[in-house]
Amino acid sequence: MAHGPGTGASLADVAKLAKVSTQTASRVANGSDAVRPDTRERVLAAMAELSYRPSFAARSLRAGSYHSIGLSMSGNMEATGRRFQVEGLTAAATRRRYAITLLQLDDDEANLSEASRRMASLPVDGQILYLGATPPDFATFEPPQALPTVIISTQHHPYCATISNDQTGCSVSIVNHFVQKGHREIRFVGGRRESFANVSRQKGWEQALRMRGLHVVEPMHGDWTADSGYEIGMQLVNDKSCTAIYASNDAIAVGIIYALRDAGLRVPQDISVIGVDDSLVGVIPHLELSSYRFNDTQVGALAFDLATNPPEGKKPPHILVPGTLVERSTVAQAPR
Amino acid sequence: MAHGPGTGASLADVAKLAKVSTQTASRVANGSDAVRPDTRERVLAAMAELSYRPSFAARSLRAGSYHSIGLSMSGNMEATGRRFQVEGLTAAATRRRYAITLLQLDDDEANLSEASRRMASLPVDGQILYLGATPPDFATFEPPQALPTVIISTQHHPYCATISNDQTGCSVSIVNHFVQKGHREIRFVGGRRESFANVSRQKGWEQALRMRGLHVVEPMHGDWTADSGYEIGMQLVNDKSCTAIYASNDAIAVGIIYALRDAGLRVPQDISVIGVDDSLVGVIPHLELSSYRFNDTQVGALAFDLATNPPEGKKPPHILVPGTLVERSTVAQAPR
DNA sequence: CACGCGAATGTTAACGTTAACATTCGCCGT
DNA sequence: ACGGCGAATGTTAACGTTAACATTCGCGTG
Repeated sequence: MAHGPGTGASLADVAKLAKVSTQTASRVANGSDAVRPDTRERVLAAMAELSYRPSFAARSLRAGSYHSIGLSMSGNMEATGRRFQVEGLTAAATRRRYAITLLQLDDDEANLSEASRRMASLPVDGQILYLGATPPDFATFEPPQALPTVIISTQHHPYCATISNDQTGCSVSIVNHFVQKGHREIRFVGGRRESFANVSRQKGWEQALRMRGLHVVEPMHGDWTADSGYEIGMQLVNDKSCTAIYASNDAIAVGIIYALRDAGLRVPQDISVIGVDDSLVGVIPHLELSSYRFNDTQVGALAFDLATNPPEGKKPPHILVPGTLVERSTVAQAPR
Repeated sequence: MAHGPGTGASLADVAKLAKVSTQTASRVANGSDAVRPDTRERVLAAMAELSYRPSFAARSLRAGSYHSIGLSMSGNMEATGRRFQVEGLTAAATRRRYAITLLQLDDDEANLSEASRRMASLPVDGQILYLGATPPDFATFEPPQALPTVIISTQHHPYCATISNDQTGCSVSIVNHFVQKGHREIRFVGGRRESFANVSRQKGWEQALRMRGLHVVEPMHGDWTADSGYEIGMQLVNDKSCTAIYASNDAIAVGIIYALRDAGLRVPQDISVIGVDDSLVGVIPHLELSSYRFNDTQVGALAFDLATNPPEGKKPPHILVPGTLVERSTVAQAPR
């Protein structure tokens, strides 16, 4: 069935049926109290009769705003944390009765300019760009001045507000935690080398160690899976001085722990291990993995705020949202 | 800064600056080829100068359609499979250059009528309702006739298209698989009793067993976690006749497997185990869990199709999307 | 009973765009 | 030079809503 113009009843139709002016019908539609109860009834009846649906287009044409924020994404929502950020965003939007307009970009058109161009013709009052890694035009992109724009990115941008999880803070917290427990030989086990998250975690780890004058050992890298962690764990068994391992995600941490235990070492008594993402709660029997949990919900919520209330200043803000270290049972005092 | 009416340049402004009519400006904006190249240049320059942004409101007011589908959700996107369904939906939308308008409902207003009422005043040509479990007004809900509506639900609805994963099919596939491998004593281990997914999986399992005249043993229930699975696994050790276990999710399956192994049984040689959701790939070292994987992406994509091309017939369709059984290494031929 | 006054309702215009139709322009052939 | 013709551009009206202003209604008062 058609949904073009002329389909569906307009306020004028309702008004005619109820024998009032369109303005009165409009007042009823908007819950104004300046309408006599019997008139209101007549109008409501007419609306029901015609199954009237207000025209968003006409309303926002008059109002000049949409009460909606755009979100451009590329890649999959599966990526760790992503769904929570989306959730934080929609939750914040809900609170303020905003809708979210979601635009998915194919990977081959996943750049900021294209996303922005597409979003500009949609009913949004602001936009959030959340593309994979670092889009090719990150440096050259200029946000449209008619549309407040926020990029979810760890890097900061000359003209555009940016926000993301604090990857460096993650490394710093973890190293601090280990140090507080008396550890001095703290290894890092990365995920895929090319991954941005991985790179910044490794950098943060190295910095934190150097700042304390601790020994930096060239890290090993897995592919984010538990099996790759297991292999690496088997090699770490020979690294006698190591007492603490910082794994770049939880699966690798789990793999390492299983390997160490299979080799006769005790976790955490002999070696402490910590993961990142806190993604495996309830999934591994009898294993309570200490992990660093990002505050993805907060990232989403703040992105929403930035998009709806763009800060006035000259320099665009660059916000890093800290997470929390969740202490469970895989970190202990360093052995003597 | 304001974004009300009067903010931002309109086609009229562009036209004035470029010394053409608004119609010509409109033609340029829409890429019509009936414009002389030099004129086009002038107009484009004016657009850039004024950082013109087309008014979605005005366009769709004329066009009478929005090229967008609404999605109402309540609860969290974290729930297994949900994000994939959303992803399938947005992917399908992308292919057809549709946007998705996302509306999150607070849990206390999560009913179909409220969702539909809110969505009706947003810029959408159709809506998909994806609320938790079974909303209170499921039976009484009448979809607005001005807005094609699809409900993601395992139950079917008298006036409204519905679609969901085929929970029964999941049980049937799993039982079939076990039977083919020669198993006859097939236990079911559920998650939380009240969960709808759990109930329908259990029902399907029982039906499938009865149809074959197989022995039905009252199932045990965990709370979806691996630890609860472990406990149950320890009890199942004493169930000498049992050779196959159908766990209602992967975490429980993993817990069971660990318990059985700790008790000296071999999986799959002595007992076969299968999970549901296929959610733990790469997460458990040296464990390749056979599992049933729902086709969530397809559910999302079909929901989109139903919303954009509502079928004409009298009876609304009720679509169950089958998944696939992923054979890995936790199911073997039944022991003699 | 006319007057006044606030409450209820009506009228007009405008938001920005584009389809449909109307006009003008530039150029070719004779 | 002139008619003719297609290409380029312009004019008008309409999409549905609501703010602002205008009018009418009903009722109590002097």
